[in-house]
Amino acid sequence: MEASEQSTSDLAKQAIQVCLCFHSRKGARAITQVFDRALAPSGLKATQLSLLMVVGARQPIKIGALADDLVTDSTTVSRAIKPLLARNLLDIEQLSGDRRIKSLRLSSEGRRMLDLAIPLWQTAQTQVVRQLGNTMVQALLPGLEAASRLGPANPD
Amino acid sequence: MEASEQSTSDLAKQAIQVCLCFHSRKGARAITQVFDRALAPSGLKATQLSLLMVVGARQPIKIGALADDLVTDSTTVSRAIKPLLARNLLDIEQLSGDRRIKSLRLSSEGRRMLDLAIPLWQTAQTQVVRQLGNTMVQALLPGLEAASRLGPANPD
DNA sequence: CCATATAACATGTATATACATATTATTATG
DNA sequence: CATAATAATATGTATATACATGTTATATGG
Repeated sequence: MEASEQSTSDLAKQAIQVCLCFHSRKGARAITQVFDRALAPSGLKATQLSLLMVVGARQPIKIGALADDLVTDSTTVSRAIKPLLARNLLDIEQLSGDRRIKSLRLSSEGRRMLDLAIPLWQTAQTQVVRQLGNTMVQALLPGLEAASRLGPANPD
Repeated sequence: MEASEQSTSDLAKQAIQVCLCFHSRKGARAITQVFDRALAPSGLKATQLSLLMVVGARQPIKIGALADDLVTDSTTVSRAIKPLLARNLLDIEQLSGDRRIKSLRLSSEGRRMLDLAIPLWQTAQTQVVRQLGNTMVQALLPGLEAASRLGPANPD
């Protein structure tokens, strides 16, 4: 019983149902929307708060190390920090002897902003955890952690 | 034993470790990077292939329905289809009597592109599934599905 | 039927993201 | 030590994403 000769639409249906790229992005969009709305009073986007939190947790941190932590391109970090620098939430400085390297820290305004935003973050986090249930969250976080460690290819 | 009076950095460390927004986005970035690289020969981004697959699975589909399926803003869909329309991978048409509504379909070139891209997609999908392991994938997909159904707030 | 509210889609603006490439500084090599 | 290779960051360009707002068409109330 040959199952081949499938229509393009059937192939698409089967692929989209299991596509980890589609579903991870769709889930991330839905979650981000909840956080963005909760954070609106702070004037921060969810992505910006994440960046501030990582800097706060790891400061002083080099641009490149931040890119690694975020699993993002360093050119993305270069630009992502701009609105935060413009609002004086981050300090950028040459700490090392290597003059190519720039390090980031929370400014005092950045710390104040984090203190203000974290309660809003907690509201969103609690809301999502409650809606998903602890069991699902306990399954989701390790899966996402594992995904974020995906290598460039199959290291056979 | 008062645990309060925590430094901003400590708060940030604790929050970022469990933040569902941060981790969902970071995981989605990592996964998207794998798919984008596998799809490079097709000239499609992973997001564009997802859109083509959803249209292929549900055609003809209205812009608004597509936005709902993608858990994205309809203004995002308005723009996301532009590069695909420019490459003639999608047809857009007024099907219904309501002249506001536009419906999308795969064009014949869109079908050819899907047939060409799905094997590349399968390579990426298989790579990610193999690296994560079936158990993790079976945990991840339902979690992401649940996340994508997050409501606007707590519907108590 | 007309005025108004609402719905569907598009556009303005801002940020997020990545690849190709440029710039500058450091390291390695002959 | 001078030059070539490499590393860290920035910029050009394109797409992804969302909110505020605009446009046009349909629906609704009087």
